[in-house]
Amino acid sequence: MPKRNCQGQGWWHGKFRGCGYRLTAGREVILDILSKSQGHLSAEDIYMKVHPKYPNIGLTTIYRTLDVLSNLGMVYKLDFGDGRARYEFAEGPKGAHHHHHLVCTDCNRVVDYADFINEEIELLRQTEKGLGAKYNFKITDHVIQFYGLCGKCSTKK
Amino acid sequence: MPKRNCQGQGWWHGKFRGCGYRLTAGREVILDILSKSQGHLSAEDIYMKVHPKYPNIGLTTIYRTLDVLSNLGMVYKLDFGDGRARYEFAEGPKGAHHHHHLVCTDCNRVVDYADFINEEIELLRQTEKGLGAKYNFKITDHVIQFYGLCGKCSTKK
DNA sequence: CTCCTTAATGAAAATGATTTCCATTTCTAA
DNA sequence: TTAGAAATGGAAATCATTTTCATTAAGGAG
Repeated sequence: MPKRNCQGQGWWHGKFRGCGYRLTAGREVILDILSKSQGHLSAEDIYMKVHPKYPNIGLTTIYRTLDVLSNLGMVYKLDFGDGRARYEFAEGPKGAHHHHHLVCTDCNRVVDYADFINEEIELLRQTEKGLGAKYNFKITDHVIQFYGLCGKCSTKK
Repeated sequence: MPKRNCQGQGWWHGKFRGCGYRLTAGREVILDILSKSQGHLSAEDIYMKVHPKYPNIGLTTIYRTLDVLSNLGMVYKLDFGDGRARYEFAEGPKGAHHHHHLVCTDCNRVVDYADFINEEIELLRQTEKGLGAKYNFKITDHVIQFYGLCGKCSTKK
């Protein structure tokens, strides 16, 4: 079980090899699905999309591959608090993309928002710096999420 | 299984009765433990503290009680991404207290921070308002968490 | 104070996402 | 080609949380 830490080097092609991972058929398929899908897919969502074409790729491999991709920074692993992780293809090098979400606690719909992002990022940068110094933390990531009821769910009650 | 929504009324005593819940011995014990403990306890942590004195209170009851308390707004349910929920006694009415955290991804230590809180809260207020209007969401909660390595964990590597 | 309805309880079983095990297959570098 | 390391899939294991179900207890009515 390799535990390499190989983030922030080159990009995409050759990244696997460069980090000592093998770019297998299964991994390419999963990466392909992810790069073509919009939104946030669970491991099982991915399995469902992969299975019809490649029935010999098991759910275990999906999980393992997602773990590798996440380590490589090619995929973000997201937690919306409903007990199942979601994965999102990373369009560029880690850190370039901010993923802030608005989650409906009733239907689990997720909105990726980009509004207010600039102010947020600026505040985050400062806070991260300040907190890191004060509490001696090496901060690597953050989560900002708003929870509530979406239009449909709040009217249907 | 009652599903009452009874937040934001009176406070503490009489809250149970007022919402149609019974104030049982088990619930009082759990509430007592929570109010006296500093920090974030998991269901099992609470079970461990309760069990010596009240060995007849089962883990199931802990879970059920935490659910009720959380519904009543007397306890916050927190998710630090390690697959087990933590609970924190709510010192006052819901919304009065902001709980922002700094989490070590290695040892799971959690720092509650209050620095930068004012700027954060102000930005949150604006963002919440703006997002709620734009995406027609009734926003009720938010999560802000920073992840990284604490001093100990980043040096021991 | 006692009765009665209904909520609350505990133990054990079920759930469901994720991991681990292990025997087999596939790469890859020499 | 060939040995050694990685990757794989299926089944079994994990582990926090929930559900089931038969039993107990709370608390309002009388």
